[in-house]
Amino acid sequence: MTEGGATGADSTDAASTAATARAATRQAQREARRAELVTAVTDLIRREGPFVSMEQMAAACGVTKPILYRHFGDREGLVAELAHVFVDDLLAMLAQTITPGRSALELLAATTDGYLAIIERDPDVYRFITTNVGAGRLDLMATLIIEQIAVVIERILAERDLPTEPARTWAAGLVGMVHFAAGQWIDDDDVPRAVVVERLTSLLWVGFDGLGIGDGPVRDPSGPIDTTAPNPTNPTKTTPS
Amino acid sequence: MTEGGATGADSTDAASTAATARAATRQAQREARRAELVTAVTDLIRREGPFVSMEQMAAACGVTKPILYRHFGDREGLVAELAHVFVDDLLAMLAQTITPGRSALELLAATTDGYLAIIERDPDVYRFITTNVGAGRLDLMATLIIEQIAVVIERILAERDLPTEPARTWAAGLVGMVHFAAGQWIDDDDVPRAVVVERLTSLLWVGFDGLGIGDGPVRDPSGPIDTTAPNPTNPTKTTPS
DNA sequence: CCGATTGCGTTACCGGTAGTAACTGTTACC
DNA sequence: GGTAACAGTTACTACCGGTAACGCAATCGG
Repeated sequence: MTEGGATGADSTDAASTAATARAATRQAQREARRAELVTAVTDLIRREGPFVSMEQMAAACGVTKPILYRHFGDREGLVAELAHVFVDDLLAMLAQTITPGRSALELLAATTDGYLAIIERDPDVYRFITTNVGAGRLDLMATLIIEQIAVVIERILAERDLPTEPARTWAAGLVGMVHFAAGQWIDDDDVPRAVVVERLTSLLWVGFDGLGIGDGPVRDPSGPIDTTAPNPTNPTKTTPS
Repeated sequence: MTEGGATGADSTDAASTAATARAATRQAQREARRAELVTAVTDLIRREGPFVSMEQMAAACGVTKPILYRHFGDREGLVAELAHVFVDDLLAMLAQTITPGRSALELLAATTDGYLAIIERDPDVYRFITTNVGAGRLDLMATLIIEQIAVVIERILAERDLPTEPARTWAAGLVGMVHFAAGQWIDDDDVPRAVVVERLTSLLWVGFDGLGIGDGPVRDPSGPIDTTAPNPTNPTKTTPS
């Protein structure tokens, strides 16, 4: 690809460098356009909720569908892009909240709070990302965040000469815990965010035992556990009261 | 059964009782058919995976779509039915595993293990239930299980004269934790189930502090946190290595 | 013993959605 | 000035969830 075969000797070189510069410009423009599309889609979701079709998104971008498909491949690619933006936001927020040298407890609390804060600020975008899940068991965003947290946990464990194998399990569990607690919180609970953060961090930090829910026999677990309703064929509302 | 004579004043009564008996029989048959359909769909999902269309399911039942819709209303109704079956299985397993008078820790461990055991046995059905989520933030199965667990936690808290408000948050967090840890486990991890159970229960029981991951400054959290790849447009596999 | 009702089952369709093929203008390079 | 590359469009396919309308048997009422 380096040969030119034109008239001058250095013309080929000059041409190729110019070409690569052009290519770089192209790529930059392309990425800028991508970012535009992403923000347009994000705004749409903010306005219209998490259940939007590709056509709606394209219209919100002022273009038609094939453009989106050229940029993102398929719907999952677009979701992945939004997931990355979301994770970047979270990390940026954490980076300016957490200063080096904080304790592990502060780290835990700040991370939980940041996670919940972003969900609270952009619940529909969050929902869009988490409900449009592809082939994996976990959505991409969860996977990304788990990865980050696993690294942190692993480092902490290593520093204390503890086995590091549980790190990934714990990271996944942590994210799932916050995720589900957030879902329950946004749907039902009317408590300020800080309360949820406090509940989760205290549970994670000192555990059930440390919270005073330690040992001692439980009355009869099979008693109040009763399958709720046997066959609610048409539960119009998913509120089992 | 008061037997009906031939022609008399009580013939209407006899007729009505006979009618109600007929109705009961009808309903029983209907429910039996429902159960058949549910098991047929379950088997299909076991064979073909969690991404099956209504038409596939109907075919697997030996009928066509409108039958399914008559029985379950819509897709969500079918999912709800499978969710109930799943929860029933879990509760049945727990009922014979947990005997009254066990400690809270044993309760926690047994519940976690039962949850993971069912997922391990029927991962595709589990996935079908959890990915076909309706309008709510959390899928129906999670909501059902959270409800159960919240009751148990609430009772334990009340017994120990502790405030009961955090019960629902903790229940949701617990379920999310197990759910996500299970997802990560099935996808990536190759450890036996008991190991995962042990990791989760120990974390939940004594917390990070009790595990020795207590206080002490963390080196520099902003260091290894780095957004992973900036723009992996087409990540074929979700394995960020 | 005959007619009406009821319920299971079917075919054939609708609206909508993800994704694609093929064409068109415009712009920037040689 | 010709041409290659790129943004953008129209028009389409295939499929899926869901429904309307009809056929067929059994069962109930007299």
